[in-house]
Amino acid sequence: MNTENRHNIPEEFLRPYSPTESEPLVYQTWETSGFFNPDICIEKGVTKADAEHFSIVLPPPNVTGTLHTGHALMLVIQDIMVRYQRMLGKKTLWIPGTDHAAIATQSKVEKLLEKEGLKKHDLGREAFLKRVEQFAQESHDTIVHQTKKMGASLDWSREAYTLDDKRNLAVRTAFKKMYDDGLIYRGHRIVNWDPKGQTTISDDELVYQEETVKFYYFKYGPFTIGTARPETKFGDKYVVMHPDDARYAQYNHGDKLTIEWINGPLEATIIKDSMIDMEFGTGVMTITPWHSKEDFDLAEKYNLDKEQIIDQYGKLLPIAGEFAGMKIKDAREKIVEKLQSKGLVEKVEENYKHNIATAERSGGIIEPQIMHQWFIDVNKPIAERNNKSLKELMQDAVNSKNIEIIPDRFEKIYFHWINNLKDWCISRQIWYGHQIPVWYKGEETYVGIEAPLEEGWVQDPDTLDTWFSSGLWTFSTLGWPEQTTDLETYHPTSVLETGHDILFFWIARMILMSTYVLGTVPFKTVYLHGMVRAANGQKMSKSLGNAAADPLDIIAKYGNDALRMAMIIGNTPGNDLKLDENNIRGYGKFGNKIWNATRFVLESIAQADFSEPVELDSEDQQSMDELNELLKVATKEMNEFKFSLAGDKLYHYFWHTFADIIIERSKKKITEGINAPSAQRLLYLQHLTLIKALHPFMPFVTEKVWGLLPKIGNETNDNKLLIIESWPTSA
RNA sequence: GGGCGAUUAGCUCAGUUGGUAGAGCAACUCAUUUACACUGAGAAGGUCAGGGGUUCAAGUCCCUUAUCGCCCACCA
Repeated sequence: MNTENRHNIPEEFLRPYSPTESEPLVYQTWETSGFFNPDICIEKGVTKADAEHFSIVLPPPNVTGTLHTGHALMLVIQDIMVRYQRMLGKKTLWIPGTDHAAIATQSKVEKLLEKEGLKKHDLGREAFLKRVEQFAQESHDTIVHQTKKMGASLDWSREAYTLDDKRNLAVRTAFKKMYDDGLIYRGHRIVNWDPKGQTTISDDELVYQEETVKFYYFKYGPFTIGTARPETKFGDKYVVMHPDDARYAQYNHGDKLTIEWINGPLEATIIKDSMIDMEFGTGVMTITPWHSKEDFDLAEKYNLDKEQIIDQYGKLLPIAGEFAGMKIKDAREKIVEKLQSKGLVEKVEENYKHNIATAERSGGIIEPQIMHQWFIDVNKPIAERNNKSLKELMQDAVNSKNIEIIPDRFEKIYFHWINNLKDWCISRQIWYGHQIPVWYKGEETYVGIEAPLEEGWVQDPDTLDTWFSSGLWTFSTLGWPEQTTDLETYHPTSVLETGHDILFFWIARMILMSTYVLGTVPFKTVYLHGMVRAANGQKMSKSLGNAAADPLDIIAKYGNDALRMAMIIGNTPGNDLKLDENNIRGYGKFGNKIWNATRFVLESIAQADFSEPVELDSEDQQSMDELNELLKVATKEMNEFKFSLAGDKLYHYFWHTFADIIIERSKKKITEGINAPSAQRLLYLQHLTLIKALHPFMPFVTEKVWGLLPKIGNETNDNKLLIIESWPTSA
């Protein structure tokens, strides 16, 4: 090319592509264009008002700090879906938001206070909540900043928070409806009590840890019982054995006998039940219904007495006699000593391994307790829903194929979880969250969306499990309980994309809430991604010193487009992704490749005259056909959520066919004047098409390049942004 | 105890309804004021964890074993 042509080429092409320079400016252009908002797309004639819709609600990150590479992966996959669908001309909505995360956020702030030597009770509920809100606000701002850096084309005008006023109204409305339908009840039931966090938690928030302890065999009357927890045994007055156990055939269900126990004689009652495993230990056990779920169930079955042994702080109650007031851990050995002195210890096994339940957030050791709490009944038939229970509604949604889970192996896991589902304890004794919309006055209870007007009512101090409000997310973000246009237009949402680790916590609960409250599924497709790990397979974390823990560091180094490609190519749903910095660097080079190919195309066509139709010669036509064929396949793959395959194809075509073959061929044709107009037109067409098709994957560099392309004939839309161009199904 | 996933080139991973294996990075040879060295051309590298089966044909489907990882579960 001669120097005259160079004047037509923007000067910045003389330097390598700089993602760090371009990306913030490009994002700003998108944001000010308003095209993240489907209403504006319709207003400006980009999208047809009656177009099909495509909607995703962003899994709201917890306001507990900053985003990590796992969030980055989620943003990348969703942004690809959203950009693709927007280019298909659909009314495309992606709603951002953050999650107050109740326990997680509160315990984070409590830990910060601890460093200042303060406890939440020193501040009081109001001041403490202020503190949490301040922390949440700061986290929110960081998260939003990071999200924008990652190029997410979210409609920020619709941003929501799980604890803002609108979502609070949704929560109160849903609670009231469930209460009126008899699905929410308050009852004395066994719950997971966290003595450290001083709150109940759900089964899903338990983390089991293996512990090696001593296992004791005690003489209990004529029987020998085994236990790892002597400190719970004070009130054990039921002794259980299998009805078919020949060793104990002489005893009948209901027989009573007096036995000598820790603090003196006790009247024990024989219970025969097949829950007992005859093979385990001596085949006999005593039960502690107040502090064990299984024992509780048995006690319910036979209407047995239940006695509390341990209080909510983990201390022994007066029933323990001389041990009352002691902490469990301190009491254990002393109790064994006493039993020893009474000759009731038969043997002690060392190194007994068992799992203890701990609280996910506080780390406290869970002590099951019978408490007065609020529950959601998952088995009660619901008249409004054909007498199906919540459990059945959840099963039907997936069984009926109204919801498809990708990869489908998670469907099995989903059903297994539902089959084992028990009533959901939704009340939490923490301050940060949606306060339960129930008021008490003496013996009276009032449940309402608004507080009762009369004097003297006191609201329940407990708050709701954070997943209660998250469960409403697909429709609370669209304005429910108001019957908004958004709700009508965008619900059920198209896709729910998230990590497979919150299948139970969140996805199942959204299905529960939506099928119950609205009678529709919350989304049609669930796409589950895997966990992001460092190249060596370690979990990403700052404490482990993995270089790539902060996505913004990667972006600063290689650009967002490179990170996106590294996260998409070679990644498959449900499987873990080991993020390799070499990989990211490699795709960073691709950005520059696109940049330089653009420069070459611009230089090559600078003198071309496209005002008259140009016929492609047979060789060039064949190249065009090949590209069209590739696009056909890539489009199919995009529709099937196979982004890895589609992205890989486009990447390779651009580099190894367009750049290596077509560009090289065109050099010869143009300089030697062999069908030069055909070569120029092919360059132009292929480049244009590939830039469009690559846009969902590498939005920044493609948008940047698009802005520098000249307007030729009717091939480009005058200065329109690439983000709202049409996806090139065929060129 | 039950269930699931992984095992493919030195490393990290793809492989779309079965049709004699691919990418990135690394390593090798050559080219070099070229749109691009963030380059090009070429070569090399795999008995697809082991064993068995179905099939004209298996990385792909079935059975089984091993190793690693994950999830679920009340064994007192």
